[in-house]
Amino acid sequence: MPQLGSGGGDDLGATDEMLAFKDEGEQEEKIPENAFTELQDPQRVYQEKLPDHMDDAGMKHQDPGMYKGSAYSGYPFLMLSDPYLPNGSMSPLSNKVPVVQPSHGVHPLTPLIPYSNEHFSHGSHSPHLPADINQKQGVHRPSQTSDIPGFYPLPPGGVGQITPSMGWFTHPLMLGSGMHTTGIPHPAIVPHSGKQEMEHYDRNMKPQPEPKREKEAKKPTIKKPLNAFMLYMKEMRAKVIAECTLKESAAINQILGRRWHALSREEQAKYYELARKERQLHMQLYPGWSARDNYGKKKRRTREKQQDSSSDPASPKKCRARFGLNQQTDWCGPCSLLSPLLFQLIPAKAP
DNA sequence: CGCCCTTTGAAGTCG
DNA sequence: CGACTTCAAAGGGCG
Repeated sequence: MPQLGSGGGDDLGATDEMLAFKDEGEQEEKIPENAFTELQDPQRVYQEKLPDHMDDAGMKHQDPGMYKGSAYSGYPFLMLSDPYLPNGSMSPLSNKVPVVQPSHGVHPLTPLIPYSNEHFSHGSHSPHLPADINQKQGVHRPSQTSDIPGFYPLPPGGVGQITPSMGWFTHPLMLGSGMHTTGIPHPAIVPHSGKQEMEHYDRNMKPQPEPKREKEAKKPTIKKPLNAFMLYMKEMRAKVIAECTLKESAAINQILGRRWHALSREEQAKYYELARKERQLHMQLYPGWSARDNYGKKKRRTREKQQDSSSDPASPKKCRARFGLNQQTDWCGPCSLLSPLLFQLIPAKAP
């Protein structure tokens, strides 16, 4: 469920205000002028959001009739067909991308596909949804659609029992190194150490030292399903790059973050819904998988950072605590503006 | 070569 | 249960 309960939903406004404030203060300078001009109007942001939208997007709420005949109805079929097939949306374009994913706009697990206007717009045009995306990705969309709820209610037994039409799915434990049982690399499965291991699948199929290859084959990494914002980023990144002539992802992501907030609730809801389906499919594909499985990669590094900041009396964390500010949403002026020494001179908020 | 940066959201962990 | 942490993507930058 999108985090509108704690920081979203009705709270979103407050959070967003803080973000907007933060944006104006801390982040603008990093974004090139041409990229930022379009984002100058914080007032226009956040106004359209409705407090109830999150229920629609969340996992808890699933109204069987909700998307009937709507934009989303074809999704499961999409998931089951082309994305993993040679003629499907698996992009041959990206040799560089470590994950076996198309590099532009489409998350193979998702066939973002559904991002076609037809799927999303209720007939209206959405500027964020390139009309040619399906064609570009070679995504096949069936003429007949089925509703999600009929497809997704998870059978207790897991993947093997999903439905006859999902029969080609197999338990993830049977999958080796990103290979689906069909022999097709699966986007969510990545050789453990990422980029380099994808060499196993390159066109030359360079032989790897046997022990290493064997070892890694036993430890494929199943990636987290993408959340709504990640899906949005994937789709819009290329557009932003084209518009802003930017390439640096950090700057682009800042822009995308602002644009995300500028989206109407309806537009965001599309991505929340897709993300929800993404998670559901992921759950079906990898019943036993947990995000915890991928924990630890950056853990040590982050902890070291924290230790550094914990020794810093003016760390944002401590600062917020000291002044009774919310750790997640409140911008911390004192620690941002003052030196550690000066910071210490400020009396803490009375308990 | 590999980590950092930067964004939001989901999910995990911890007190 | 709330607060906090980690990881998803991306690719230029940088040590």
